[in-house]
Amino acid sequence: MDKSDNQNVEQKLYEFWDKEDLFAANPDSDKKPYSLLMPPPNVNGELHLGHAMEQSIMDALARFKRMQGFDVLLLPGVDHAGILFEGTFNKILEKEGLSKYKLGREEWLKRAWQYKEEVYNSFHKTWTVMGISADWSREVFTLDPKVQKAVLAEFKAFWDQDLLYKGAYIVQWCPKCGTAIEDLEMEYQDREEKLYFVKYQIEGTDEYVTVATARPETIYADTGIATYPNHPKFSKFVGKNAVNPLNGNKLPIFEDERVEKDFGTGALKITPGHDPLDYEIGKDHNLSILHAVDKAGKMTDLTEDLSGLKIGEAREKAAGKLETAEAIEKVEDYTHSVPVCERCKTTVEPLISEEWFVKMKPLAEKALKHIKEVNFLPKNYEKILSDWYKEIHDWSISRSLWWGHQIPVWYCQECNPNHEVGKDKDMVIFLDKPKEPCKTCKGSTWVQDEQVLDTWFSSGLWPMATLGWPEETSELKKYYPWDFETSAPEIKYLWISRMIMLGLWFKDEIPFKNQFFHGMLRDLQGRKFSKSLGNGISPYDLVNQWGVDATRMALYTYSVPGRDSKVSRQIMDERCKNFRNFSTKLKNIHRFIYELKPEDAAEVSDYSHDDDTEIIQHLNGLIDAVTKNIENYQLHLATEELYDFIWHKLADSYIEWSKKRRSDAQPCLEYVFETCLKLLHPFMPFLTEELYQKLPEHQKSIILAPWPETK
RNA sequence: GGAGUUAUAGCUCAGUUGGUUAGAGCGCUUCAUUCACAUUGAAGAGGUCACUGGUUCGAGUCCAGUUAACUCCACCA
Repeated sequence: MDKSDNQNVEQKLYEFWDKEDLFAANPDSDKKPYSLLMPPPNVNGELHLGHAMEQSIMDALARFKRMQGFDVLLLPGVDHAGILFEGTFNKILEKEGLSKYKLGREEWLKRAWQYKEEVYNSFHKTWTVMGISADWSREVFTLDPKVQKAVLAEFKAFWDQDLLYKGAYIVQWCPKCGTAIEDLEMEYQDREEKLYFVKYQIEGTDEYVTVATARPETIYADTGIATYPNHPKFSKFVGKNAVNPLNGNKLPIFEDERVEKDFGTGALKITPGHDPLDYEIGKDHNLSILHAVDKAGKMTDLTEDLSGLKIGEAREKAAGKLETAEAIEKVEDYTHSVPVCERCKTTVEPLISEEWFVKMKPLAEKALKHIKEVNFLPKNYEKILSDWYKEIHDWSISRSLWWGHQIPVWYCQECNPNHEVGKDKDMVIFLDKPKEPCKTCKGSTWVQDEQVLDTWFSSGLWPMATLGWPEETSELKKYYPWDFETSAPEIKYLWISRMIMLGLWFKDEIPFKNQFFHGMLRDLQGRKFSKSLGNGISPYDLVNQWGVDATRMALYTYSVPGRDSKVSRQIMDERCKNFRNFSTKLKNIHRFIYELKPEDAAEVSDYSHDDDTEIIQHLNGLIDAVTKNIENYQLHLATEELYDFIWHKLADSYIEWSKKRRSDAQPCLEYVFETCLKLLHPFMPFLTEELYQKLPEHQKSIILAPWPETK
């Protein structure tokens, strides 16, 4: 049989399972529920090896629990991945000479949904190929009306509970993506830059205060100078004004303990419009806010002849001007890390922008109280998340994007043209455009808030929204909280922590009982797989070359909770090849037992021969070990036990012994083999089903076979 | 700056609550070959379990420290 035949067989088996509805959960059944929530992959690019591992883990558990007689719900879905999708999609448009602004919101969204369908189809292909036994009738996309309803309920509840506010704050702004991003969406790059020591003359004197800055172009937006308390050189200037060397503005000099004594000169120029710390200090000292850089990353009119320049250029020119004005004391080489946008690697600009926020403290406190109810694997994530909850800060939830849940707030354009927000202001939280006129001015021009919600604002509801919350559905009653959830550790704060907080807040119950953090697959240098590095390994290639079952088995060897693994294509090939050989071994065992069955084979046996006793004793040990290891989510141990037993104990030893008493051993051979197929099914679904259906007596599908018990 | 993880055979990794000669796969060496299976079988070489100290009758496993690598968080005037 060549590869394509194999794939044919697998495809047919999958279609058979699907047609027979063997993956469907049934809320009305009397069986005990076991629910697994698939982490929705981002609708962006293709599924990689990490996804394949993650989904193989969930699928093994689902298949295991089904055979144990549970009503299993393995619920699949896809995340719209706001900023990530929009970035990717805009890049595609760029190649066609288009842009979101050329297309306009409506047309852009139309095309975005088309592209989403393409990605969606490729996801489905991968899931089918991998044999994922999810209940497809319940699949959810995070922009579905179902989720939209949940998001609306969430937003409205936060508003009613006074946890939501909107205002101008300093945010981390990505000029390329054109949106505010969260701290969690930034990363840092080391850059070699210059540190300029700039002299600010004290008004009416020849004296000056020196300040170190890496961003001289923002000097235009300075509105004060702060020194640390009791500065030996500068404290005598406190209360006086310094003169801005670039535009002559008067800058009050004051003390603030947030200025560090040993950094720079001990004095800090305060630029509230372009630095988070300065913003805080400025606010406390009532400084005004000026803008030298706009949201496109260009210099504003405030910077006079630098206006319109990009930041890099402006920096050099500003430095030149300072030089000319003899305001530079010295320049040092300076290596520091610069925040960049995680998605597009553009330098992030702290800017003032109008954004929505959620007050997180009460949610975090509740999460902290109940986090012990979640069983984390590995255990120490309970502490890691607890520490994060203890230092929670407000959640900036608005994004200036088009791809996402548009903020469900409507403003009366006539009496509230600036879209102000407050209990007294006219705004409406409704999914649809309000039909009735504005209460205040009777106007009827309603405008919806232009921004969309942070992706995690909807993903955080995933455990509930997928089951129909805020409706009290029978699904929600039966399957919440989820028995099992898994994810990569890198989204523990972005996603896992939010699901816990939101689940507790809205449902008063933790969202999942077991949270499994699988390790990250990395390249041999320990780097993450990424498109830009081009070091990814396609699960497709492995499946094509070695078969699904072999690829899945290889992945289980890396499914140790919390352990990262270094792999290369070569290493994966070796591993897969090994399990491909194992598949062949299994087929040959089947051939030996059934196709070459002697005509005088015994029908029954009392298993009293020493060889039989021994193999059955080992088999009992295997059943216990595999069951226990799956129940403890130690899939790497379960598969290792199976491999060792089948290859070495069954094939190399027992079958060899049995040749001396072939006919007599037949019943025992059959019993042991059939048991192995069942034990192996969660991991190698296709081959086990194929061989199972060739057994003389069998159920419609191995999926319906009961999980083996010891004899 | 804070936190976490890792260090075991040439390579990639296991090693459950501390308990006899430390395991797997690949790779390597030698041998077998009309045997269900060469996508095979048998035998073998290869490790002072990073280092130092401690607890213990007993430590790869627990504790402290050192070194190295990685990850996350915070910050960087």
